[in-house]
Amino acid sequence: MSNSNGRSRVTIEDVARHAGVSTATVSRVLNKTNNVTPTTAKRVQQAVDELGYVLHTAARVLSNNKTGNIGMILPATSTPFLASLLEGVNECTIASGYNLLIYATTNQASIQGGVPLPLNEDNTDGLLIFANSVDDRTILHLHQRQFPMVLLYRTAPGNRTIPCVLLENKQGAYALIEHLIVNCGHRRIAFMAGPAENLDAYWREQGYRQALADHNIPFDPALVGEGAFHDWTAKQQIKQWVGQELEIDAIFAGDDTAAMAAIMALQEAGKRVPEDVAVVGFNNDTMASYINPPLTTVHAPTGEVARTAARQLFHLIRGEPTESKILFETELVVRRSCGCDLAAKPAPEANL
Amino acid sequence: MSNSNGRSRVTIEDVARHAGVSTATVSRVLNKTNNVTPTTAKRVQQAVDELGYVLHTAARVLSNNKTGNIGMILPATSTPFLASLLEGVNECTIASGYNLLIYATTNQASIQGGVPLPLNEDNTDGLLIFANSVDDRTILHLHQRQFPMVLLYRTAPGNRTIPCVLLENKQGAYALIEHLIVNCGHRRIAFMAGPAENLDAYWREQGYRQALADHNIPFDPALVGEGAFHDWTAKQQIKQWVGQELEIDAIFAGDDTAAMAAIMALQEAGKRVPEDVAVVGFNNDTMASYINPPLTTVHAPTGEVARTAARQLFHLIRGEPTESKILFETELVVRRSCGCDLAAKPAPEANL
DNA sequence: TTGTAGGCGTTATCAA
DNA sequence: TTGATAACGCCTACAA
Repeated sequence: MSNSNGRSRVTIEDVARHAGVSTATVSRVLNKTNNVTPTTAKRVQQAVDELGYVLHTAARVLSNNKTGNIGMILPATSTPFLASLLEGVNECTIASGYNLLIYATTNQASIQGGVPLPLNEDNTDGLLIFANSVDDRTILHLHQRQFPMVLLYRTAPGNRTIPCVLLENKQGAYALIEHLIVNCGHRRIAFMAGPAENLDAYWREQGYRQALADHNIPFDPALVGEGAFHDWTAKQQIKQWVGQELEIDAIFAGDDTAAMAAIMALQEAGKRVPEDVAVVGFNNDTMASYINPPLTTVHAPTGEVARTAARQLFHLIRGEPTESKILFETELVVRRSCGCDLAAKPAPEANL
Repeated sequence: MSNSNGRSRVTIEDVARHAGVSTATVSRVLNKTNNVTPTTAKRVQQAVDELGYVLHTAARVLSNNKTGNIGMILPATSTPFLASLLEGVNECTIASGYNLLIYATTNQASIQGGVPLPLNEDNTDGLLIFANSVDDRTILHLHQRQFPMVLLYRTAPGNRTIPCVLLENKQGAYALIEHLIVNCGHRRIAFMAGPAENLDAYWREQGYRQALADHNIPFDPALVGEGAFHDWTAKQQIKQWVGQELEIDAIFAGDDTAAMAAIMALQEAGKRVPEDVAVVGFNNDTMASYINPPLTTVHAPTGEVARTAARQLFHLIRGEPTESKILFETELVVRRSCGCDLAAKPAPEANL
């Protein structure tokens, strides 16, 4: 026990005593917040090292409300997509001299009856909130306390002005489906829906429906299944469709994770992709070009979304102005899984 | 502003006033720590809800040293392996009524000059430390303060008794290489080393060398490259080997992440796996059986490791006895990427 | 069963 | 440039 009071922790007071200065001075040295003679500073630093003093974060927060951390809340599923997202955020966080703390929820996280989110204003200076990983009430509560937050892939509840960064989903999905119809000649196109209440999922479905409608293909509820942006779920859905011997030309899996799982499940079931069934995804994850067949998908600038969101958060924390809504474009990426290179060239009469 | 003091936060004192009781009573209700009349309890709970009171975690920690969180520190690379690990930990954490906070380091994390790890005794009740994501000095410091910690895939520094959970790497790697030699007929077997100072990587290499030695295959330094348990690194290494036109029968990639990346890189370079080069991994990640060709590897019970480590940590936190070292067996899993089904049956003379 | 009051370790304000 | 001291919000003896 290297301190002098009865307790076990080395406090700022121990350091002060050891260095023959006041706690205020120690604090100033630690935080480089004020002018301190180099001599005293050195003495203090030495005392810190000798005693093995470590700042008590909670105490600082209590007096200060500064933690040097930002937090990110996301669902506890691990996909390449979320990995890219985290990578982007982490990169930006480090560059800003902050630390990134992550809390992965199984359901929607919320503040309840006085019990706070595990990541909150007491241990972070701001929060990045992914899609619907935190419920509206909690977001509202935090916002009302003016806690810095940036929303990813969702808009603010209750029409509040909380910065959010979003994807152009509908347009991307539309282009994708149109490609399937026009360039690949598919008509019976199935859709695997994303998680319920997921905004991206909703708009991708809208894009899908719109494209069908614009090309006079009737919407068939039997062709809508569940992918949930999740490999296991997607596989189950494929098994079900295969079991039903449903006639399907192509599958829009909702995202790349589901698409890759779908391809595997299809291949396991003895189907060829894209010869028997085409499969397309959304996101353009790193793996998308490596699998067999390479995946036709819609490019979403995930890393850019992440970095942008993080940057917005740091602006917010520093009290600088922010944009309340940032929308990222998406773009069709044609590879082999859609089967368009198998398709007959557009029939001549189409050009008449 | 819904409280009565000048500040912006609703405190326990506000709740107390609102409910017409003392702060102590409110605290007792919040923590279910003592007998409180149901009537008062109800009144307090109502006040909490009406005022939108949320516990100030930092304040509680300061007075209490209890957070309800555990932390996990790991490297900021996202692999299926780490994903499985996190999944196991998270599962166990939730079951125990705790929350899991994650800090992903880019290098080794450490306490320096009074600045604590972002995850520490002030915001967690215990820490799970992956391999060498935290430096020895810091671990020692925490341990000396008797902070609950469990080490994954590494042993305790300085011969301290910190619980750790480990893998039987050498034996697994040995079995794998022996299979390559004896059953697949490979002789020029390359090895992609894992991250420096990684214990798993070290022992896998020992298993590799031992197996070669026991089968009279001279160790060739030219056949040792870098995989780093990392896809990009593995791809680079493959490119280099392919460029050198090195003669290689088989590659032990160090882990499955590197093995899958290696297979992709090989295929991109026009090599057939396993016909031209066999590739094997280590871990038996979920994807291992899905890729093409299915991966021969060594099964490591990653989820079990994770759950065990988490359980140990909770024992530690509750002051219950723990085992200081838990070692998990590994087991060879033969699939197609090793090419043993292509190999001639063992030559008759081998059986003489 | 409930209330009072002291302490947890840090920072910030004010004075010196 | 430095020091004394009052917060910060909560918990827990101890007392009632």
